[in-house]
Amino acid sequence: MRIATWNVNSIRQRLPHLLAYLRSVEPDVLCLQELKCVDEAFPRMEVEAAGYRCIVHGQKGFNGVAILSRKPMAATGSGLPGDEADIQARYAEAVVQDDGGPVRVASIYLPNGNPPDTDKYPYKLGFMDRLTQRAAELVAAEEAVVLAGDFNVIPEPRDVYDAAAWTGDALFLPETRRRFRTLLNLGLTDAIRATTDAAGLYSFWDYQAGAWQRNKGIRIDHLLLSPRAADRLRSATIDKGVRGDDKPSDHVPVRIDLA
DNA sequence: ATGTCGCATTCCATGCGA
Repeated sequence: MRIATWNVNSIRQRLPHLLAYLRSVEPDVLCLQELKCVDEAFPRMEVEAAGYRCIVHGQKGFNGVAILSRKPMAATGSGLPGDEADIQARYAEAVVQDDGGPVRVASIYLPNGNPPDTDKYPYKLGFMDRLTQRAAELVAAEEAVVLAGDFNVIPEPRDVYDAAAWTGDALFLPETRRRFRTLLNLGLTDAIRATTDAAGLYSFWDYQAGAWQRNKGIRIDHLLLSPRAADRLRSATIDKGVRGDDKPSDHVPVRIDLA
């Protein structure tokens, strides 16, 4: 079973890229972030014509997440529990049926949090606390769970081209990374880190200042696996090449194969 | 290089978010 995640930075701008990815990589499940459109504007017909069911949690202008699946899928909730006042569309969850057993998949667009001296940063930390609470429930249920998405977290110095340049950024602050470790300490496995210790594996390159050409990237898109899912992990891959396409997203897909 | 995108609106120019 192949599960991928991709922050597309506007689904309407990236529809040709998305359809090409579905054709060439053939993921069973694809989690999308930053749709930047309302539900009604999501290109559902085109995606269904490619063979995928869609769960869409959109929002006008910003945010927005979706889960696409070519296997049977049941929605289990949109919006991250724990804060009734949070109206930002950053979380969708579903259970996908697979021959290897059902897998619960979440598509996550974790808040950026910059600048850290504004209320954006405590919102990010609160979101991470709520995500940890939700993940704890799912791990306790001993399900196969894959938390996939743009976490806006650089876990370690080896995940950034120049750690010093990111000191003080909300993606790399100690409090951010501490909470990410708390999440992992529930027993979750970072799929890429289960397969390689290599430095310099990135999933995002800024549009500005020739970041792609200079390989000034960061690794912030992750797939975190519960023990039941980690036991089925066969490989993890970053589809770096699409960053070189015409009119690309600033993020590339990351994917895993599960038995 | 403060270097790019994509969205929205007071709409063809600017502010915001990233």
